[in-house]
Amino acid sequence: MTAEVNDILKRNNLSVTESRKKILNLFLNVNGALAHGDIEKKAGEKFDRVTVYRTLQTFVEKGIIHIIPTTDNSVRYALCKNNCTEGHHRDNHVHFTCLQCGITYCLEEVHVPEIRLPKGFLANEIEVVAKGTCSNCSQ
Amino acid sequence: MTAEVNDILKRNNLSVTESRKKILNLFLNVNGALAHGDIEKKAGEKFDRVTVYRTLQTFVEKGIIHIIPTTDNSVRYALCKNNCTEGHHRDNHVHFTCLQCGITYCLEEVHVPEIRLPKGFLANEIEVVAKGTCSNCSQ
DNA sequence: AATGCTACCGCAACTTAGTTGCGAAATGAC
DNA sequence: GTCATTTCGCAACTAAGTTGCGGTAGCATT
Repeated sequence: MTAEVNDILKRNNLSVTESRKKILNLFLNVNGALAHGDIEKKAGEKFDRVTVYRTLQTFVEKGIIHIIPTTDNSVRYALCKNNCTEGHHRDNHVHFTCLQCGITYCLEEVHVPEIRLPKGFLANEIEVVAKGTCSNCSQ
Repeated sequence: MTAEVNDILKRNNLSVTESRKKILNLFLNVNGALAHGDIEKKAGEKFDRVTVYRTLQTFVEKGIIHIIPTTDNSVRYALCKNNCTEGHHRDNHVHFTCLQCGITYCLEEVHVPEIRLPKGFLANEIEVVAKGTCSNCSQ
C-alpha cells in the first residue's frame, strides 16, 4: 500500500514526503470523505495544521482528491477515481451524506444526470449532493 | 414592499423588528443569493454581526430562506418560493453559480431530476449546484 | 555517499468566521 | 401606558484559515 501511495505521488510530479504519504494513506483506507478536522485528528497530531491545509490544497490542484460541497459549513474531501488531471476534475458522480452516521459517500456508480438549463446558461460542472439515510443505517 | 415584509414575518409568527425587516428586504430586492458577508455590507454597518447570524438562522428555521451549498467555503442564502414551512424546506430547484460575475441564481423553473440511488440509500433531500457562465455573462 | 539546489514543513503571528452569555432595549399583548 | 417576553448589541471567546520566513528534508547529480 505504501507502493500505491508512492506511485500516486510520483505520477503527479510530487516529491514523496512523510506528510503527503500519511495523508494520502488516510484517504486510501477510509470509505467516504474526510473533513479537514478528521485528517488533523487521524494523522495523530503529528502534523502542523498548516501542513494539512497545504497538502490538501496541493492534492486538489493535482486532481488527486476533490471537494464535496455541503450545506453545513464544512468542506469535505474525497479521492478522485476518474483520471482527474492537474487543473481539471472529471468526477461526475453523486455524493451522499448520511444524516445518521455522518459519513459522506462518493456513489461512483451513480452518474449526474443531464440537466436542461435555461437559455444562455452554460454549465462547466454540476454537483449533486443527496442527504438522507445510508444503507448501513437504514436497517 | 414594506407590507410584504411585514406580511412574511407575521405569517411566520415572528415579531417585526428593524433588523428582520431590513434583512428580509435585501432578499426581496436582489436577484440571486446572498452570502453572509454581502448582508453585513449591504445592511450598511447598522447591525451587529451577531444579529445577522441570528436573523439568518431564524429565517432558515422558519423556512423563509434556504441555504445553498458551495465548493468554496462560503454559505449562501436565498429566498424560498415554494411554501416552505417551519422545519421543512420544499425547494427542489437547481442552483447555478456564475464563475464570471459570481452571482448565484435559483433556477426555480429547473427541477431536480429523479436519481436512482443504490439499494438501501434513502434520500430526504437532493441538492444540485451547477457552475459555469450565466446568461448575462455568456454574450 | 556526499553535495547542493529546491521544495516542503513547522512555527508564530495574524486575519476572518462563527458562537455564547448577559444586560439593555424594543416588541406586542393587555 | 404597563409588563412579560423576545430580540439586540456588546464583549469576550473559540474555531477556521492564511501568510511569511527560517530551517529541514527530498532528490538529482556526481
